[in-house]
Amino acid sequence: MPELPEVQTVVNYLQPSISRENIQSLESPNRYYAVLENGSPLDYNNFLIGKKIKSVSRRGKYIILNLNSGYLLIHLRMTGKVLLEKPDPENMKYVSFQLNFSDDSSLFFHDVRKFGRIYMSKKLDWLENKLGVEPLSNEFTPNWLYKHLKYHKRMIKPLLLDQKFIAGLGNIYIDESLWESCIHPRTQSNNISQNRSNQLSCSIINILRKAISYNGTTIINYSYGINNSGNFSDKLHVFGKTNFPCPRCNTLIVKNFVAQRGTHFCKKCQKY
DNA sequence: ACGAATGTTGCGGG
DNA sequence: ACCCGCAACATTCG
Repeated sequence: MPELPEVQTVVNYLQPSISRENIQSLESPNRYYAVLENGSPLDYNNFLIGKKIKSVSRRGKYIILNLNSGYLLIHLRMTGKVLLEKPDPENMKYVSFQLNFSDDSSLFFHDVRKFGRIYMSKKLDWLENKLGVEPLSNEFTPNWLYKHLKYHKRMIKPLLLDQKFIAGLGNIYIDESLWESCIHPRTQSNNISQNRSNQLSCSIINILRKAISYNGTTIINYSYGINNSGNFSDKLHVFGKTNFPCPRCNTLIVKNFVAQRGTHFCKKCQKY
């Protein structure tokens, strides 16, 4: 269930290996056509056949296949995986989208829970309009964060989950960032001091960078390619550590629900 | 055995 | 503006 580092890991996996030949055909092996977010199978055919993938990139949690004309986007949501090798027969029932290239290679979109979606579009303006700042871009500075925390009056965790605020953060990396910067997940954003805000921006950047360098976090079912797992799970301090001692003060980590999401934190380090 | 939880997002309602 | 509850879906866990 991928966040920015996991999506970046998938992009890094696809970029050197995905076919640059013509798209010859597409299909939905399990006939789950709802995977096509904005058009009918015929629309996707008309848009894709004969086009080539030039490069692969990322914006927020979206994978962007840059075509010679237009874009094909993939959002993995909870359990989506992009594979360049054909899955086992028993796994084909989870493949809701398949692209076939003229060099006989294919791309498979495997998605157990079927929340993932494929988008086609000529331009990316709609994406820019729905996503906020990239946390690993030059635009995301300590001053940017402090200014925008002041501008909103929301609990910090739901604010950070909002993709229109910062694009790419999810439950794991938010819990980790708030722990590292000693901020309680329910703190009102406009009440966070400049000092804490600076620490938070620093934590977000460092944690995301480090997680990418470890190929992301594999807890239950995230992997990239057929079966490569990320190794950042060993580096987690609070996520999934309920009743384990806080690495900073030894107080037991608690799990509460904030914004309907399981939220892990240290009651002593992260004062409300 | 069955209800609850799972790393995501979008909607409607107050 | 912001928060909440719930929906999409399948599998695993207690």
